[in-house]
Amino acid sequence: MVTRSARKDREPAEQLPVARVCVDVPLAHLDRPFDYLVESADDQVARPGVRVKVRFAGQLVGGFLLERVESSPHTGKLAYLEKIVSPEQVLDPEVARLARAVADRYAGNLCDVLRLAVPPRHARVETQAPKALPNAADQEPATGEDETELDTGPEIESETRPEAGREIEREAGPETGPEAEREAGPETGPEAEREAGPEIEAGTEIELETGPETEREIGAESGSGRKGAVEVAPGEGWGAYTAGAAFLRGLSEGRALRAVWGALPGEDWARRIAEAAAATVRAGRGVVIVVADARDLDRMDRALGEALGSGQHVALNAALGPAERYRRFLQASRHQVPVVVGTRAAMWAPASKLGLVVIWDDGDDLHAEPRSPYPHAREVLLTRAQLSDCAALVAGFARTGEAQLLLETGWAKEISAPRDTLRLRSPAIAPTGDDPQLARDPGAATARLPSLAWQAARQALQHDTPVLVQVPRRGYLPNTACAECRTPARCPHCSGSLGLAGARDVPTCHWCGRAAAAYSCPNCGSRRLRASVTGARRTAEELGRAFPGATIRTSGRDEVLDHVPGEAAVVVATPGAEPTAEGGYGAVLLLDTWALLTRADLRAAEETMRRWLNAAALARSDGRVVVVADGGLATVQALLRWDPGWFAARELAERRELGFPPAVRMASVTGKAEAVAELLSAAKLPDGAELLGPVPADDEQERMLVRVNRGRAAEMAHALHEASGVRSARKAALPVRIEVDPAALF
DNA sequence: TCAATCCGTATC
DNA sequence: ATACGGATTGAC
Repeated sequence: MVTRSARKDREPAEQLPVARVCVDVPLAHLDRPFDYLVESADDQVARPGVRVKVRFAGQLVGGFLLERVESSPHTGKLAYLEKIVSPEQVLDPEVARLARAVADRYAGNLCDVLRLAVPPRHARVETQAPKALPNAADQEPATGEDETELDTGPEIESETRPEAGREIEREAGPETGPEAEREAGPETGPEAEREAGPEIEAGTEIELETGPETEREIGAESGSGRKGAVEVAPGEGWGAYTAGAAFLRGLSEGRALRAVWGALPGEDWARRIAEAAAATVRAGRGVVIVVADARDLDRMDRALGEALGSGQHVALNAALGPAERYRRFLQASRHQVPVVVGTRAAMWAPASKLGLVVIWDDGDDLHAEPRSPYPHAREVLLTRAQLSDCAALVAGFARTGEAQLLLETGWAKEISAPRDTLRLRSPAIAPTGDDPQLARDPGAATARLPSLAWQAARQALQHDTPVLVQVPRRGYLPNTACAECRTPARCPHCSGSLGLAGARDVPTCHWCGRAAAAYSCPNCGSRRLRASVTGARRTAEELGRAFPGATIRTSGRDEVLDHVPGEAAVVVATPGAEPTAEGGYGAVLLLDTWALLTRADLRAAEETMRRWLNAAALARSDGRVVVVADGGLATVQALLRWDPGWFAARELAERRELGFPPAVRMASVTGKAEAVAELLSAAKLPDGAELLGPVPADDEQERMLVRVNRGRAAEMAHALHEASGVRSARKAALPVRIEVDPAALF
């Protein structure tokens, strides 16, 4: 114990003797930096971003050194930093700013967010891993032969109209978004949030033309042979999309373009994203890509290897052990690679001169972090793009309400394919019509497979192509819908969904608890309701029996297949576990759709659409997709036309009407009744905040929802955080869980 | 009048 | 958790 035994002899550093530290204490009232003195011996290592140990209220706690300053406003005596854990600057200043903004948005603590953002240290790895080259980050990225060949085919005059690049900058550049101010002080509380991240005033919605108009806005093909310019062949790759080539060009010029990309069916999306990454790297900037699961990550990882060559990217996988995880994190942190790809946690990856953030399939619920303060990868990445003034790409086959909002407010621009391209690339998609439960085919071995589906599958098998059968998993919440027209039953008062506790019960709102005795369907006027839980258990094997002699494969929770060969086989998969097929599926069958469409979830329709599109996208362009549902339903219509944009606009409009996110901001407060009441009474909620509930939750707890318009979102989060600060300062024993943008609303 | 003790609150 | 300050108590 030689180190600090000579306590009396400690002298503060000459320059910037004060260190501002975020202590690892998850109490809301302590969510601010604390100042410590830096001992002169530590002067060189006590740099921003290092892990430290400090004495805090008598205890030794961990923390991050946020910054070095000349003096402290603290009137009392400052303690010294007890220890610099390591000189490794694991908390990048850009990430620190982001973390603060995210903590504010989600009414959470900075230290909680930092626990998500910075992986646990692994001392051995730190010393073993190669040290950073002084300028590894700034090296000129490789160009030429080992880059993806974007310029395929002969020189053809681009089809995108040659409008000035200036136009793009004005329209899509960050300076004209609803948040014109780029300097969003991350610690300035409520005001900051409206600027950081795509917080958009409800009143500022701008109608934008889609389709050809967008082309003029982002679409700009200069045609110049400028150095670093990206050439994209028309009709291929990004060239198949209106504004696609221009987006890529913008990235290669280092511009902060923001786009929502709807991928064509059959698209090699990972390759497209890898090309976008390569273009950004060419501009000398870094890239962060987030995908939902390990399968998508593998695919993205391979695509990046092909597009960038070796040593240009690192994959951060949740499944990695602590050592490997930290090793790869350090590669990013030390700026040894310009591109980072990974699942959720990769959204925090440090990058040198961040140029682009990408999220693939942002509707996947795996993008929602389950640990406090429950941030969503899309929101984190968009906030990051906003704060760091870099490009953003929100991508998927489907489009979420949130992505639609980005387009409607003008924060981002649309990248999608023109209708004729879509027609060429789409499989034939057809509904079986009417109630799936009743659609039975005498020729099929199981009575549950409608004939159209069965025929499409048979045909595909005869052509020696695989068939994908998507079957949702069971276990959705009991809920009600109109017995006549199947419109989900909603509470007339607050638009929560109506549930039936028992068969003879009066339908009761899942949100506000009000009974809706006089309920009648707003669509058809019927007063009869039916429970919409699915009773039928249908295993994959059972379904496979419809095709005697065919090879049956399953892919689901227990065992997920990555890829199947391009030969006759029936592949039964649950949503999200669909393997890709060599050359694409000859037929894709979407079954048990009733269960999906009537789920007691605000996002039921959106989620259904997403699952269908993700499965249908795996079909060959000359293949067939059969959805076992009524073709009159809007969700089905959107699928048939492959129009996720239309669907998302419709969804968003409906949510505006009902007062649902993302048209409004909601937060849930869950805990014992008295604790919830205590917190809410302490919260100085903004004007116009609505309280919904209480509704019972698990474990004798209850849940309240707070609803405000988007312009008040930051104030609401601030108020809730402050209120939990009052409680934590009082050592309130009963825990309360605050969730902004709760994953499930009821 | 002063020390011992209790309680609430801040934690640098 | 622990440390500290202010209030309270009780003995001289």
